[in-house]
Amino acid sequence: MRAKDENKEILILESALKMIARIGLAGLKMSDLAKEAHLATGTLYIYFRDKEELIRKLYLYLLRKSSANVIQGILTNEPLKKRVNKICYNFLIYNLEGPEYGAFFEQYYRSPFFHETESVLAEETAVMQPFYELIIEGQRQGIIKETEPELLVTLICGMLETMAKVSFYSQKSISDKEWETIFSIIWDGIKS
Amino acid sequence: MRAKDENKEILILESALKMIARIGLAGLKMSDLAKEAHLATGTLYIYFRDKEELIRKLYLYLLRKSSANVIQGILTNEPLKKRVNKICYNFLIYNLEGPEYGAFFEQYYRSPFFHETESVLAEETAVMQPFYELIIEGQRQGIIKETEPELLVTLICGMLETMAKVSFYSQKSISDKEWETIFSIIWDGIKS
DNA sequence: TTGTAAAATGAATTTTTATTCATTTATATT
DNA sequence: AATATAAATGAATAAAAATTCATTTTACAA
Repeated sequence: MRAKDENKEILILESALKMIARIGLAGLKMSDLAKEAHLATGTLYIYFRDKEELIRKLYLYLLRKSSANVIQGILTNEPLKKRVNKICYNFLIYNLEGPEYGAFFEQYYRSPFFHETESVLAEETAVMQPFYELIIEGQRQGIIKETEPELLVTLICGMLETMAKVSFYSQKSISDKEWETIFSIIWDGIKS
Repeated sequence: MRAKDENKEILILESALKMIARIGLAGLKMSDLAKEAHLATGTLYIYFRDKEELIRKLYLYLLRKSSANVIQGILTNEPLKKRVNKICYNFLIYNLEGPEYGAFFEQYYRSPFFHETESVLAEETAVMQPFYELIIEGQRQGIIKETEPELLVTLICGMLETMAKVSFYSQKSISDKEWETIFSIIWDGIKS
């Protein structure tokens, strides 16, 4: 007997992610993916029914990963500003270690693989839930601008995603000093 | 005699843009594109050597279009804050009327069609040039934070692109009142 | 050890998609 | 109105990519 390897499934997904960031969903070929993962083409079809299932599973895999990352180390008893800082930082780091993540989502949402019929939508919004709640709490305390929380979260995430992208492509990492600046821009922007 | 139609070339490019925003570069088929543009498949090959040339020309077409839009109506004698507001607004409007634009660039840069060897890079940076210059002027006047202009422009564009995207998908337009809020967030963020 | 069931392989096949081209249609010029 | 020249057509063909499957390899159980 021989067991189907859970790690191999992840190896394939991570390889796919890497390739998609490089050559795009449009350029992803099963044969190239197999090469990247040091496997034969046919092997891919042992782990995934077809290309569509592979891409779909990659989506779910990344969604869960990001959800887990963003809320890491947020302590309820810290001051709000500190918690906002932390969640922003987590979001940035997550996007930094893989701007592939953002790139993938961007492409996935406008691809033949994505159909809204999926029951993933709940899981999707869940990823950002802790962020919303923090903003709302800040508004209740009168610390944060009384604008739609969605608007604020959207602006912040947009900024951070873009930051991560630029930092990645310019090969420059973001120092603590720079993070201070970035966060002050964010905070000055949203505080009331 | 019969003349090759300049408008038809643009019709094809605009159709491609629309389709790419919907189904992605990964999903774009020449036959579907022909249908969208109400043409026969073969006709596409009268205006473009092949798919690659079509996509490349779409890129250049959009680059020029955006460059022209962003600097529209900026008057040198107005106060700096007003000019920053104007350029941000132009950028937002441009991205609003077509979040397809952002979507296309995003996908193009990670596709088999994009090779850095192109001499387009100059044209590319030219698009954002007026933005940089405005920020630098603000820093000279001591009005704007003394951070790398690139960082600031990046943050702002990231925010605005994201805003445009969300506004588009939520089918909600951005009112003057809301623009005031958004711009105050931006301005409070970058002012020194 | 040895038998065996599942995983891995990659060439062969099928499917999809891009591209061509012989034919038809439209328009500018005479 | 007749002619010529280029655009438009879309079925036929070529090219590219996905998927299958007969065969080989691997790892576990007896």
